[in-house]
Amino acid sequence: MYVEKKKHYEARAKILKALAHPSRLFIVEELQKDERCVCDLTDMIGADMSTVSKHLAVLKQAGIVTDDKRGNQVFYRLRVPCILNFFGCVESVLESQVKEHAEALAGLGKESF
Amino acid sequence: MYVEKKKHYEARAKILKALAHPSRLFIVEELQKDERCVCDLTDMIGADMSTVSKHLAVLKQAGIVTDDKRGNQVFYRLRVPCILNFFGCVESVLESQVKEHAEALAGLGKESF
DNA sequence: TAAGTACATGGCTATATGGCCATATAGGCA
DNA sequence: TGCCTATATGGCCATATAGCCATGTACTTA
Repeated sequence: MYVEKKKHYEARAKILKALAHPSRLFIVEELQKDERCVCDLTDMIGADMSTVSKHLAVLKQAGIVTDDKRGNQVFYRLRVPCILNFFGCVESVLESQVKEHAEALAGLGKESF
Repeated sequence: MYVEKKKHYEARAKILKALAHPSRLFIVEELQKDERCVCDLTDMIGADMSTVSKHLAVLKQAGIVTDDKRGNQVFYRLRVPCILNFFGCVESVLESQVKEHAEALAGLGKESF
């Protein structure tokens, strides 16, 4: 039953929620390449630094990234290397939507004449 | 740059957001086993049927499930089979948190005497 | 047709989120 | 020390979300 495993699902939902924002997805993809400081990410995203800093705090608190202060700057990197695989599935949801849409259009063509 | 790919990230974030709720994760895991009607899911989750119905609408609109009305009931099933793999990574985030915590405790033990 | 079952939707409230600006904190350098 | 840069935090507002209850819709069965 659900109630027994509720904690289980809540923990997982928290992580997904932390990922579920366009800017945070961008950050994760960037960090896949290499670590980045807040200023770099801020430039790339084009939002207020305070906003980016909060996004990073969300990712950090979810256990997705760690930070590392060096001098003046704070560098963030992924704590877990697998996030990429992770997106294979998201992609396939998107692809199946495209496919279905194409089929719907094809079907439309067939039926309309 | 981020701006150019913003649509891209928004589409993916939408899917993750749809998954980022304990009840919806539960639903997805249930549907991995087999299709389910709304009433079954409602019983299992123990919330109002209207609430469950709305969760299903969220999953459907994100392209994660489809529905199939048969007689009186509506059966939902996954549109994309891979969601399970998908969670391998979420798990590893959780595991790395546990591990780190354990290490922190071990370190604490070492340093405190 | 009438009544019952299974869902969906609208309305409402409480709470969370994202964004900016303003301000605080911390390190580097003169 | 004092100023500059990089980052974090608090305050605030607009919007989104989750939940329930009440109601609407569609199918079934009598």
